[in-house]
Amino acid sequence: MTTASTGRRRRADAERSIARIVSAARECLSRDPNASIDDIAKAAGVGRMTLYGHFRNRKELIEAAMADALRAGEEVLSEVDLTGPAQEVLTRLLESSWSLVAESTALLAAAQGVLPAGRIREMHAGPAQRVEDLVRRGQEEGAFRTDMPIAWLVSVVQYVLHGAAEETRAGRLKPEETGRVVIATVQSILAA
Amino acid sequence: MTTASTGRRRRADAERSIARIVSAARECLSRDPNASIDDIAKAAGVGRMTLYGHFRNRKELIEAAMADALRAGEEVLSEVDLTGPAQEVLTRLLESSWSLVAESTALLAAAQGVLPAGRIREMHAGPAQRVEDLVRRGQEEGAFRTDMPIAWLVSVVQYVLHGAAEETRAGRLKPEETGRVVIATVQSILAA
DNA sequence: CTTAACTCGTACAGGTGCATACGACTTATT
DNA sequence: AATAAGTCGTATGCACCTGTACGAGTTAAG
Repeated sequence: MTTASTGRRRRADAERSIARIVSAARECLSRDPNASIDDIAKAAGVGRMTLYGHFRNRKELIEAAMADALRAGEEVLSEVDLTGPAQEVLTRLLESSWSLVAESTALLAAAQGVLPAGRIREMHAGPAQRVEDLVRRGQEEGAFRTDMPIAWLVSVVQYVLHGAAEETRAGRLKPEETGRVVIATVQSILAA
Repeated sequence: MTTASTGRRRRADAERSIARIVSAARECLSRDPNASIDDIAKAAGVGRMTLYGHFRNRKELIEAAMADALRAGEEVLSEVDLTGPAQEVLTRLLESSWSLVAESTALLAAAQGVLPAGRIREMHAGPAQRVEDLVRRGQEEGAFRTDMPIAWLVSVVQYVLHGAAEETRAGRLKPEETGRVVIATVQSILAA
């Protein structure tokens, strides 16, 4: 993103490096929010100096990784069929996005240590709005409960996903049953 | 714990220091899992060298803080009335322990970075067993669901508590409604 | 082919945190 | 009052991570 505003050209080669770095950042930070710049560069198969050539500091790198994860999320969400009862839409939505959200929790933790809270909320605005809209619609249909704050209903889904990812990683939940368990749990929480 | 096996006496003065250090460790690490030894010593109103006189290294200190938190947990749990339907027992149990568990999540995160996973599980064996027993009893009574692994049902409660603590700390959940929200959420998850 | 962009190693400076060593002062305990 | 235990400052060594500087080699793009 260094030579973005100059109007100058950017070599294809650099483009590839940036992509590999961002990808490696997402992977490393998802495993360990305290992963060092050096770890990430190594994982990207790139020298640390090359990384600094594209990202001035750790903060910029994490922001880019975050933005990339959110972009991937938006992409997945936009392909979900939103027609029909809220219950079913929710199931479809979870089926296609639970693993992505789950894997990004550690990345989010890394971001929280570096970026201001406002910036993070701002980046999440899109996806959060989508989920909130769905919950509200479910409430109006009488399918979802109304005895708790909407903000809580939205966040608790996040925490359940986080937990499922953690349990799966630790081997206490079989990968093939994680999806089913997540969906059943979330439905129980939201159901009226 | 340095002069534990020597059979020698320990001064009352040192006993007080140790208590203050462990208490400060719980408090600091609960706010920031990466709090430094120096931070903890300052919070305890004690020199860093005094701290090292009682705990050889960071790992030993964290283990002591963890043990203290769990001891407090055991104490609270042992006072809960276990008679009656599992539903009601669960409510009583959450009412008296949710805040404690919630506050200890960051401390747990600190421990996970230093202690082997096996040691942590071992320390949690007592409380975990208690909750698991209750869940199993609820299942036998027909009050709790049986379509998910018990281990998941037990852990998801933890994650909900963690989430509630986080949301409350961030000001997105009013402190006076946190208890109610937690209990309602957990009951929805466990109910058959 | 020429040039500018890119890669990447080495080196350095600044900061932080952990852990140990030494020594002097203070306080509980008998 | 005497002694051992405890407190605590200063200094030191080590390891790690961040970010910058310089410079030489490599490669894409015109």
